Amino acid sequence: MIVRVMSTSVPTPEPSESHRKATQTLESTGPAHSVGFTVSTIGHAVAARFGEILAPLGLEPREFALLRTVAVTEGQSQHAIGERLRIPPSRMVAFVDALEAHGLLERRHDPSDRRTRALHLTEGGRELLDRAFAEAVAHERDLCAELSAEEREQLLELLQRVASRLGLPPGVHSAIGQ
Amino acid sequence: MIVRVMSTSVPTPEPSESHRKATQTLESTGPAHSVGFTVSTIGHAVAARFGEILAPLGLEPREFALLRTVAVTEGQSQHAIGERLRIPPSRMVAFVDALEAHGLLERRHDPSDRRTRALHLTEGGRELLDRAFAEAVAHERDLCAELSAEEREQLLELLQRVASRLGLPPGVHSAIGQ
DNA sequence: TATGAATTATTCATTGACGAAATCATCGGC
DNA sequence: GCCGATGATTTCGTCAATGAATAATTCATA
Repeated sequence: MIVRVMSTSVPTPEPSESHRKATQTLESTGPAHSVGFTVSTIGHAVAARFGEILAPLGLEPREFALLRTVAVTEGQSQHAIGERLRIPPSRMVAFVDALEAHGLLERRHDPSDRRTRALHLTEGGRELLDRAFAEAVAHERDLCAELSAEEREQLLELLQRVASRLGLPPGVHSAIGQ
Repeated sequence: MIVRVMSTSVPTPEPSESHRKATQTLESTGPAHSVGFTVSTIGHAVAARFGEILAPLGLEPREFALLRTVAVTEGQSQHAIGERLRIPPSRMVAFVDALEAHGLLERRHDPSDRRTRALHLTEGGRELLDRAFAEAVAHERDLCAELSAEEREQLLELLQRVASRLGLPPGVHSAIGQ
């Protein structure tokens, strides 16, 4: 499939043996045999589907992430949470505005530092987060339907080794700040 | 970490046993133990890094994909290639404009149907694609640096089983049309 | 305690991407 | 030759992201 690309156009300085081999692998098998390609396509599709799953709840994936973070760090300042999720301040405003408008969380004035707004879940926010969390668990189970428990663990372990090459901060989704 | 979220807020109707177990898994281990979360974070990070790798060549990932597709289907109409990559017509125009402006491909009139524009790589386009392809291969090797050949194959196989749950068209990146 | 620098949240203007619909040229059937 | 269909392009409205300015408050320190 890609053979033609490479075979017709590999430039005159001949590549190293290992390079040639790796290239040939991709040549003969197409993008489906690239870990980078596969993981990024699947990752995008997973995120898209999760977005569809969350849509009926009126949540976007990143709002879910924000809500979840507020839940586990109850009372932190807007700034601190933005820092943690790598969301710039001016965008935090809009996100929190939206969630507050839907009655899911609230800004509270901190008496000791009246510049900051401490974020707290409302009862409704907690309930919605629970429902969304249940959806996420169901989604996870669906994704892994064709894997045994051991295979799932193994997949996670292999993915972690790929992740280690990318220097990803644990627990924070890389897409949330962009 | 997430324990508090669920333990404080799981609503009174108690969930099923299997639900409880799956939920507890995510609770106790955090998002890092979710295949969905992990694969989408890594996928995003991989795509972002690939973008950085391609940037010095003046290419974006989706332009790389477009160029590659033109290379393997040389002479196809703009419409056909857009269909294949699920890129709507009005966006194809802009993409092809940009690549044509950089002298990487050219529109040719088809004498038998003068509505269509057949896309062809230029010499420069072919050379740049080769260089980009070499970068992609190097990127792939870097990502898999901590995997043996067998582990890499196994990772791909496990990912394919996840992909099968998503109904992904083979060989086309799911992000390209959005 | 007064002053200025730093911090937090917010607003505003700009930019750019995206998609939908209108437009233009051309083809094929009748 | 006419008309609907098709491919390519243009135009335009919408929306999100970005970064710079603004306002309120705190902190350091003289």
